[in-house]
Amino acid sequence: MDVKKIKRSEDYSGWYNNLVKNADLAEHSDVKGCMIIKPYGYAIWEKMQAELDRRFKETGHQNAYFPLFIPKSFFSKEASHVDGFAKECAVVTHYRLKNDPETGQIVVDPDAKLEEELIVRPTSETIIWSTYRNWIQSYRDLPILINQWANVVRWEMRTRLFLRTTEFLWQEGHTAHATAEEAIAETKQMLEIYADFAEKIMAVPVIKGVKSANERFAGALDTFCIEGLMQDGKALQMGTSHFLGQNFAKAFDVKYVTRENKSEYVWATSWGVSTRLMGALIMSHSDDEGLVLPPNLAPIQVVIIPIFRKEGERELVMEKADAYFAALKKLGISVKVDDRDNMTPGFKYAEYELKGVPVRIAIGPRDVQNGTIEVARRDTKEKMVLQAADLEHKIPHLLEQIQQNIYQKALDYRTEHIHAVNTWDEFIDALDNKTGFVSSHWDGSSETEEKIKELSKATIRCIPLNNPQEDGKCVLTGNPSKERVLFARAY
RNA sequence: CGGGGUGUAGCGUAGCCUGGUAUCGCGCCACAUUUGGGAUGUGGAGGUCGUAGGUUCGAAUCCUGCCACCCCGACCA
Repeated sequence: MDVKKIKRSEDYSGWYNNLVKNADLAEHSDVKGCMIIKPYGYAIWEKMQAELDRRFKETGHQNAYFPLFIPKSFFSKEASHVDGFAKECAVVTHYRLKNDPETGQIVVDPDAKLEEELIVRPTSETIIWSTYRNWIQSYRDLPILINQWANVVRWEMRTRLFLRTTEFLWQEGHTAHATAEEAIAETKQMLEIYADFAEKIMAVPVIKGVKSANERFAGALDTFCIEGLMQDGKALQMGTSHFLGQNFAKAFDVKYVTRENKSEYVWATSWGVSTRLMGALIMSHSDDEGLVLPPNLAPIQVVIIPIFRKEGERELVMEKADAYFAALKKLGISVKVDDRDNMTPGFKYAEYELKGVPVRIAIGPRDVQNGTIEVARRDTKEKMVLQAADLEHKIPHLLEQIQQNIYQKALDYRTEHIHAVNTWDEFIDALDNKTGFVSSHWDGSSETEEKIKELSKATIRCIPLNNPQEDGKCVLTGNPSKERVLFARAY
């Protein structure tokens, strides 16, 4: 495998792109800005989906599916929503092609123009709230707790595999509630689920917070988010949960009758995470050897590599390999025996390191004789010789350790990269030289936030939840401030 | 969309300035020897040189348009 090697420390985005391709996660398609998620990458996404889906269902949500197309007029019903998305919508104007008799080419049939254009969904609030109108009459119909797994399209100017693609996969939850309190509780509950998933499953520490007005979702009263910190010191928004107030209920005239027989608008939330999480996963743990996957998401958790020279050895070794395979599989571990005989063990080691398989077990004739196995962990590259008899209790434990270790490593990195600053010089110095989050006072105005963005390219990632209150002065204007917020340069 | 760069076999590339039908490595196929950290030998297959035009006896090479990707901006829940 003669792949181009790009060092993480020298060219982070080159390294990232290279890794996505070399580890067989995804590739560019023939369509501008759109990617093909390859089987190995999709397997990781499926594991993410399964974990999230289980958590959604445990908290009472059901899956449903709404159309890909949204009538154009729906978008204009909620003013800030259309402002937020208008510039990046794909529009369907015709429904038929025909053969041009003059050129012999396939052309759009001008006679097949749609009365009303259809928008390819960039998000589904409008079509869903238009539907909820018919579903909700009484307080007895509430809450409605629905999630959909879908693809959406946002016509971004510049794309990057997984992080920002024109079409991407995601889930979007859309809930309807009788009271604001209940909707807010839902918004926060989903934020907690995202944070828990990111930390426990992805092993990516996140900061929970609320967005400033500038960064808020188009149509929301409050946007909560989880923010991760990537290895190059840039922040990545990994998930959002919005309290939509009654904006969409009013726009789509969704009312319910209370127990007291009064008519009220419904309260709404929406929340989502996307295939961008794949980007977060890659950029949180991986190194120059390739991907590093947390055991909880690795499609292959343990790979067994048999080593043999002669035919007689092959049988002996394979017999053990198969036995270990069966033993681990019985424990619910995802395990694979790589018995390809046209490549050397060294080649396979490198390949599974590239693919981020957490644990590698090698068995050769020597091991068979000694009753041992050679175990290598991907995260530390540490190798050890274990008694084969210990396999069944040591390997599950090792997988847990690896999961813990890569989380801790990412957490340590983040802790080292949150810099509290009090002056503008310190602010710029932290961004340029230390990288990561900058915790500083801000006077709370959108104008100041804009100005800071202009001067430093940093945006407010969030105002952390349970943020300690302290008096201070805005790092730019010197105006009084009650709390610090987190700034960073972000993806 | 602006500035810069790139596009040659599955991958990575040489050739381009100075036009004459494409180089090398990896991978692939066959056989043999191999296999405890990216094996070796021998033989073989694989190319509309991103794309569409133009100049020319002749274009990967020169000219023009277009497309895609990368980097920096602008843009971006």
